[in-house]
Amino acid sequence: MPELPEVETVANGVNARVRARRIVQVWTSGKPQTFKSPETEIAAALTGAKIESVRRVGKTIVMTVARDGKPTEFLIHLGMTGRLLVCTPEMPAAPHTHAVLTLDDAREVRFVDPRRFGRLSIHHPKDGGRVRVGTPTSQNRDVGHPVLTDDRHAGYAGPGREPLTISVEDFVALFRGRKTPIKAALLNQSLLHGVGNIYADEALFRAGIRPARQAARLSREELKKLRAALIAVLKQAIKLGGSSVSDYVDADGVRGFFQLRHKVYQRTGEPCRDCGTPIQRIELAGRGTHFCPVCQR
DNA sequence: AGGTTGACCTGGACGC
DNA sequence: TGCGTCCAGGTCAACC
Repeated sequence: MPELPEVETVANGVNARVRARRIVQVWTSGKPQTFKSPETEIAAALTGAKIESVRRVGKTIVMTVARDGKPTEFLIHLGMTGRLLVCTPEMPAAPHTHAVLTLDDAREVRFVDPRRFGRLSIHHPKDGGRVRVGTPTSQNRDVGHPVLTDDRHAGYAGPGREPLTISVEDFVALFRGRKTPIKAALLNQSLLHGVGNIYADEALFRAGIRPARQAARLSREELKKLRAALIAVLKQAIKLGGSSVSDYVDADGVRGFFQLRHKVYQRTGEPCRDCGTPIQRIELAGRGTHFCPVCQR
């Protein structure tokens, strides 16, 4: 299931393969649930447009296209089982293909999503400079697109903050007065972008914090540790191409490797890699939640 | 308003 | 073998 590292991997992979290409044809499946914008609007906005960049904002893939100098954003949310693949035309179409963008070199960008939790939509960026564009850093220089320094201004992104760039002060402030379990707060996209079930469990293990603890009752030191653990686990996962636990694959259909480093996620009953105690599973915020009863307090 | 729960989906795993 | 049941979870709407 795609979370921040998986979406980042897919977005960077697609960006490297299709940037500066022109879209010559758009096909959509007609499955209404998949399309948040009308399919006719998506086809009209993309046909004939040039792909400027593909990047990640939260768990959303943002493809910026331009026609007649006017930018439009194609938003792709992978949901649970969505894939965005760059294919040659002779590759057979996978079942549950919902959109195909044919490029000017005959290659195709295909959106495949068996469970149909994914969503496609068109966003027209507001003019007036509400989106602040930052300078490339060592981390994103290779990506080849401008960097949003504050994604809260991106319009579609919602109020949540980017976990990779949030300061200690802001991170601590997010959970002030929150009576909900810390795990539920980590999953709340209006607080933090991009954290899903896998990386919430893994970050809490690495920080030594029980998922059921009330967010507001965590000390400043614990939250500081949690922020560092979250950033570390997300960065390591990005490096390894994400976690392939469901049917997640990158832009070339290649699986990630971070699932081999999972310490608690879907390891119920298996020994903790640090202390040997069997990993426990409970349900929290309607999600399977995995933790070590000894290492996490 | 913050917090919680269920619906949306389908493939795969499991039990009988 | 085959059928039925359950489970996975990102997000949103509805409810408390």
